[in-house]
Amino acid sequence: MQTSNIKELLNSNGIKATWQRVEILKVLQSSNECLSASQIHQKLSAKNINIDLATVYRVLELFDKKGITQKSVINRKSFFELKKYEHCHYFVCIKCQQKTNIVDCKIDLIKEELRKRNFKVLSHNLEVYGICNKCCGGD
Amino acid sequence: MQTSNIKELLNSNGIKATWQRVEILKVLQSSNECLSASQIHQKLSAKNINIDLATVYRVLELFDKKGITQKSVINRKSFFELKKYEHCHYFVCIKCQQKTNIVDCKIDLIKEELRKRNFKVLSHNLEVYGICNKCCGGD
DNA sequence: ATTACTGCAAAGCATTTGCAGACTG
DNA sequence: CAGTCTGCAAATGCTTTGCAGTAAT
Repeated sequence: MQTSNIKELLNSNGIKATWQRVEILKVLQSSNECLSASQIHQKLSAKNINIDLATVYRVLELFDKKGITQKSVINRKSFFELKKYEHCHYFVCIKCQQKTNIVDCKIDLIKEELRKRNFKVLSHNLEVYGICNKCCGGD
Repeated sequence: MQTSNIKELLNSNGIKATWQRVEILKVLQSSNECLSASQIHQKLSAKNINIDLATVYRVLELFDKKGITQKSVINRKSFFELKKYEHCHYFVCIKCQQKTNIVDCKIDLIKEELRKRNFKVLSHNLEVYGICNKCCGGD
């Protein structure tokens, strides 16, 4: 995606398009997995783009609040990715650390249970740990 | 429960019964909710029992490894409680911070899905945030 | 005596914050 | 110009670790 389109995307979400935000969004768009703030910071550094880590955190928090990214907390660390149509969480392999999507986390069933008790669910986080199919076989 | 019984409980789990471990276990037994390391530390202090916070962390880690406690990570903090028969997680009210059990987290359905794909689930964590029944009504 | 356990202090790590200067409209 | 955003540095909060002294078998 072109920088100009990215700027429009930001503006349409009520976000002022500073070059830092544009670059961070580019990194998110070019990644097919969720990234932590420091991973994003590293990817930027690799492109010789220097943005302070604190700025990366602030921008990601903004993106999240505006709904253009979705955050997952895994092992106490935040990971961000562009918000997709499907809601998702991750299975994390304790051997190779690879993350695999869990699309259906059954939260609707839990929500329904809680709604009956008059609890209103606003957000949730699910982490599943184990051994992935690749690491299951050999090793 | 008497101290002697607590010692037996520890020994039967292969844990040497130091007085610090006995006291920490007493706190866990007398609580009807999950506690963080620092909450346990505070409760001990209130009884004029001084155990270093680092020791509390080490003991809780040991209890967890030996399976006498179960840990929940909520907002990046660890909370411990004695392991119960029912598996559980928490709904946390974002207004009053109160935690409420979610007994059935539907992990078996997720496990089944993953097993079909040859992933082995070893552990998981679920956090659900929202507004509890008390805070929903009035406020 | 050997091994395990604790207290103390310091370090670690992800994240947040205060502030002054830079940028943007 | 007024308000926002950024870089820098320092602080935060929870947790972990190194080490030397203590306790227990």
